Amino acid sequence: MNLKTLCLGLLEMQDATGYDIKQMFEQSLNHFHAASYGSIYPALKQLEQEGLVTSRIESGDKHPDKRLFSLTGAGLDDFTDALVEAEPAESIKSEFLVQMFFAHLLNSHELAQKLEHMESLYTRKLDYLESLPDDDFSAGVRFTVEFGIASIRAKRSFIRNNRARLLAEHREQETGTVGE
Amino acid sequence: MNLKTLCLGLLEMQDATGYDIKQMFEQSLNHFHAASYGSIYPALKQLEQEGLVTSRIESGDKHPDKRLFSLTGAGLDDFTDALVEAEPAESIKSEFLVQMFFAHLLNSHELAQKLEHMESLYTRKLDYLESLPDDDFSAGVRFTVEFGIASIRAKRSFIRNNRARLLAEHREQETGTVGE
DNA sequence: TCGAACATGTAAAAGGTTACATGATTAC
DNA sequence: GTAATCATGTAACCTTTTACATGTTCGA
Repeated sequence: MNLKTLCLGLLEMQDATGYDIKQMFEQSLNHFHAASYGSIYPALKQLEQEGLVTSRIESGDKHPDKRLFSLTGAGLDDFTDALVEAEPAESIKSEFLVQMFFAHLLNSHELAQKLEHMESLYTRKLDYLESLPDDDFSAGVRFTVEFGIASIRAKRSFIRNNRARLLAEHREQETGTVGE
Repeated sequence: MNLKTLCLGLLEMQDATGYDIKQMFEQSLNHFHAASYGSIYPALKQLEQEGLVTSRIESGDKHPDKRLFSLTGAGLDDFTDALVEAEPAESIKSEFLVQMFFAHLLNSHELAQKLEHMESLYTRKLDYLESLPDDDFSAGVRFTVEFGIASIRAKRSFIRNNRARLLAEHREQETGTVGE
């Protein structure tokens, strides 16, 4: 599912600006999808040309003008189709696991650092997800938040429980041919 | 980290053809990175032009000719640098969680189907990871395999433990405005 | 006064997927 | 005989990122 389609979905929840949509990607969607301004604004523009969304300018007194987008009926149909049609999947790109996979090319210090970095990254994400209020959300959104919490917790726990062992095994395998 | 860089790493482990590299992506790397032939072959070609890998043709009696790639010294340096320099991160694109996020646009049957589909997808991935032998791997590779097992198990458990609740809440919120 | 937040957008480049094209061998 | 596996590659397209460009307001 591409960004254009995703934008339709977000606009089904409420009218929004490109900026708002970026916020949503950094907040509730953060643990399972990303998007940058450079893709969001062009996406909205195209969607409007296709008649799947409409926009109007809203002038705040103090703030810059906003272009507020709304979903059209055709847009909702399009999104619903895409949602039903897509087969559930998940793709992961993990720089962290690449680094672990090739741990033998890192020295002990670097390896320890990567592990710590990732643990604290997970902690930050968890803190955010756990701070979200349970109430204002639909059942589906709550599911995604709790799914995120469960999966990130599991990953952080794995790091905590296996770091010492990995580091010990790594030191054993350090032959002096690599690193300092 | 892009595909070209990743190929260098895989060639550090052993000489390989484009086909072999594709296999690795479908096997041990499957749970944290993907790549298609259409990106692998051009990547290897470019790496050879840059002097980071070399290749030789190997003629099997029965099988088609293979182009076996080897890592050069410069290639190893390049990869090691990239590995150390990159900051550990992880990005996820989950069609499944998008579907859950917008569960209110699905009917109960579709929702149940998506959940079941994802559960069985996780089961397949787990079966594969759990079938891998523990021994032949370096500490780092073992870490990534076990990390994958732990995180997929957590996600599958979450689905199993929360499916009934989600479905119940979903039925309650079904107002008749959407779906059948 | 200085940085963060609000707000929109473009252009070039990077990176990758999909589909196509080809063909032998092996296992069922 | 037919599907799967082995094996390599190209071309067109799609999508997204990065970097740039601009300007206001608010809080510390």
